[in-house]
Amino acid sequence: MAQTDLTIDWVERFAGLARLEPEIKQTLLSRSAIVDVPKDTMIFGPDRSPENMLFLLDGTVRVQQVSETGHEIVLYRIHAGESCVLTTACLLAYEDYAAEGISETVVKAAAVPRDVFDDLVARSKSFRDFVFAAFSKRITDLFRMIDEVAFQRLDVRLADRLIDLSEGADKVATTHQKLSVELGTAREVISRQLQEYQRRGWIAQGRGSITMTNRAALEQLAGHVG
Amino acid sequence: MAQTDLTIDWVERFAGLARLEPEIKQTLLSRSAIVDVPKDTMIFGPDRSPENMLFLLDGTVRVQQVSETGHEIVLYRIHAGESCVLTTACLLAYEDYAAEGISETVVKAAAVPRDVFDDLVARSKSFRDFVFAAFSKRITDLFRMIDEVAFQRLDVRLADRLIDLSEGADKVATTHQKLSVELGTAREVISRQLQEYQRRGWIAQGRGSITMTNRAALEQLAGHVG
DNA sequence: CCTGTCACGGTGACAATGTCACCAAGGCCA
DNA sequence: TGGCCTTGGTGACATTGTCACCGTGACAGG
Repeated sequence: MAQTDLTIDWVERFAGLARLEPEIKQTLLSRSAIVDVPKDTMIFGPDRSPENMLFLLDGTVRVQQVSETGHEIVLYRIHAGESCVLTTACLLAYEDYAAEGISETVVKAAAVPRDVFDDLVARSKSFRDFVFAAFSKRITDLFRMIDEVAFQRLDVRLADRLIDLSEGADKVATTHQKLSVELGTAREVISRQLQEYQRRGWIAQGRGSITMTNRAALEQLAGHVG
Repeated sequence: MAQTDLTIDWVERFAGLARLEPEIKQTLLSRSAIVDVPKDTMIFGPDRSPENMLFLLDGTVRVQQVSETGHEIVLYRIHAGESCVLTTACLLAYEDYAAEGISETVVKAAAVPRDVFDDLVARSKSFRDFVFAAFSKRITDLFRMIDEVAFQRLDVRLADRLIDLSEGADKVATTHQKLSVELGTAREVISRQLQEYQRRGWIAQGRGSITMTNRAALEQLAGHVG
């Protein structure tokens, strides 16, 4: 199949950027660099401060946090068509930081240096709106996250996450360990819960994989009312 | 004692704004309005979208979230000398939202209309830096919050919160119910934990108040290593 | 002064989740 | 083949959340 070149006129691929003034688009295109990142690379982290703001053209980046206690939890993901505003801006301005961004796939992104970013914010109202909207979305996501961690039952959260991770497929390739990091809990807890799903006939388990045999039941539990 | 008028040249009271270009300061001062808010007023919330960005001159604002399940949790507080950038910007750009800001005391603030805010962001690099630094601080706080809710023991979190709320005094005027909202847990859990503190001789309880009789022990539990 | 009402806090039983220690099987490689 | 690591299972126990219910103090209105 013919693969579209993602790097040509990539600005058009971002919903919030389509209405930028032509000269702003031009600045973005001419003063950014296309970068390719291998899978499982730490893109930013405590000791790896980013000098660029990234616009993701392809792939996904997982942002997670490592606690002092050694516990880990996934905070959110950045998908193609989204930008790293939040985490980047954080790191630009602030130091002590426990979050890290890791490429989950091969990633292609447009890198905008911070001085260019600042210049664009100053010059374009549309760009400012894009930036603040991106911040806003992330922050509401974080609020939702806090709510879930504090108040949602684990069986509901796990069902929800399984459906998310499946991306429509029936089979999810992951381990109990990884799922426990997704939800910020312990592997044993995940194992127990998955056994319960299995007992009910909702899933089948293999080593390193989970097959959904009753997606509807999981969706109902997760509150995906349809 | 002679009370300084907070409303004259209030910009100087914000650490991050002191270095603003003079004409920017002037815009801030001339195009903002000083507002007074009574105690226990909802300043922003799901059905009360703010049209202004607030710079807090005096008092504190508590930002909390009400979950669909009816549970509540305190997200953070805005103190004098801080601004509402985060929540405001969110609400400006985004709709569905469960967080609300409530004045915990009488509050005096400078209100900057959103078009003035946008204009300042465009014109002043210092102001941009201030805004992004404020975002950044809030977001790292939220990350810390997620970490605590997910991984910290309740006895540690409660001790920490008690010390915070005491503001140096020995007596904290609050109820078990309010403390449970602070931590996003249930009143019974708070009651049990406070009884344990009491049993150890760390606190004494009255109706609607807690007196710390061994602050050092609480600080040690909270990890306030000194 | 009485009395109803409400906020505040206490309690016990039980469910859900987290922690710990340990085990077993599969896969990989020297 | 034998080690070694990853993955997952298990039981005992601690911590936290939920539910139902009770007693007491504060306070307003009669």
